Amino acid sequence: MSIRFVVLGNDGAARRGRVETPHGVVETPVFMPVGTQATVKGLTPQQVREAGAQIILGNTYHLCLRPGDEVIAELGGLHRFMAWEGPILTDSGGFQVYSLAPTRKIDDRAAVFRSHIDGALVDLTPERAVAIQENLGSDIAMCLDECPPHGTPSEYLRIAVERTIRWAERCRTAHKRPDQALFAIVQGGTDLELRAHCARALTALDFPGYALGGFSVGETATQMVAALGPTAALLPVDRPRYLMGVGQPWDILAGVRSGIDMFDCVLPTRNGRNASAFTDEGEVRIRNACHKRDLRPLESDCPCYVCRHFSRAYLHHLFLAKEMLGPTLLSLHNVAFYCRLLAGIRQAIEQRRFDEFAAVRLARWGQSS
RNA sequence: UGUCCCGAAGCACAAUAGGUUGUGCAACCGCCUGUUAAGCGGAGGGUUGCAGGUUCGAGUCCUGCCGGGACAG
Repeated sequence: MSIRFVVLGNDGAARRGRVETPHGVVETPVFMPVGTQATVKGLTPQQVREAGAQIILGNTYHLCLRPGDEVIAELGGLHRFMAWEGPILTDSGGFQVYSLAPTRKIDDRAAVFRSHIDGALVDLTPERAVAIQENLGSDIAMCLDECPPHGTPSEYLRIAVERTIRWAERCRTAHKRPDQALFAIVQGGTDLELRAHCARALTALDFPGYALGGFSVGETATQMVAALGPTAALLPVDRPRYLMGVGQPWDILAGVRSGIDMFDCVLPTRNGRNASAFTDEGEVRIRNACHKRDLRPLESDCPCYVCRHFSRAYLHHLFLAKEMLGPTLLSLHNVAFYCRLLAGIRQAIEQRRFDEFAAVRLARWGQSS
């Protein structure tokens, strides 16, 4: 097997673990910054690393369109191409089945898209999704799945789940690369029966890791949290569990409490570019006029480069002046914030004080429950 | 000094033969969950330079003044 996963300790359902990959070790629970187009937007790999990131994401759909997965393979693979030496997980394009819905058609054979770049047809079969990710050379690849939006009628939700299971099997059959792990994705929306069915079927196929997909697609946080624990509990304890696309800091606490090991989300980078900074006191919208003369850093006790060097007033100025350094610095802080949050979570689990750790933070964010 | 043109939101400007003023940007506020997103949305903000007149009704027409500009002397 191309990765090795060990659970180092537990605190309730929360797990403290370690994933060993060909490009390095990942301590879990972990947050993975999103680098869709072979870049964590706005940050150099060195900055991403210094922010505390252990592993980052890339995207099948975006990279196969541009520059092309074969081009990247020819140039030595994704790690070398983007100069990120650590582990990489690539998403399969399954999320684009959801987000590019207006221009796609899905049947058992494939998901067919219109390229958002030039309108060309993109024919994404499970086999092609695997081949692309093998060309990219990521450490962890994801099966192609179908991710229906919240509110999808249960008849169709079942169809999507069955298709996701069949596609997972085809992905596993197609997958050959020995230095890459292929994870399967559990779908089923907020329907616990469907989730259980999907989890059981995928577990029977024996993947090295499992993801929970189809969350944060329009359901309420309460609905999501209610489905997390029961679904995670059905997955093998000796395989990493990855909650895709989630989420807000409090969502991550809920995920960890449910036994999730890996998270990714665009929020720290997207919100950073859009002038919103994550802090222990909640989000700081740095464009707001109240920061015009604010000499404080984003967070007084944050050890990140941004908080050690720049005032809120300066960051405020950068955004009003539309300087590109503003998005960069807020992205840097936000990634560091998420990584520091997960480091705190790991330590809390080791000390068997996760609930206490979570309660303090939820209270600060006004999410106490 | 004379003739002509122009004065409308912080700024730049729209406003059909007179019919209760709009747009962009700025400023202000909010949103963003496996990135089609350095993006999207919302609200505020004007006695239309001043004073008269014509008219049922004037940003719009008439007179005067103030301010800016062009040309001529």
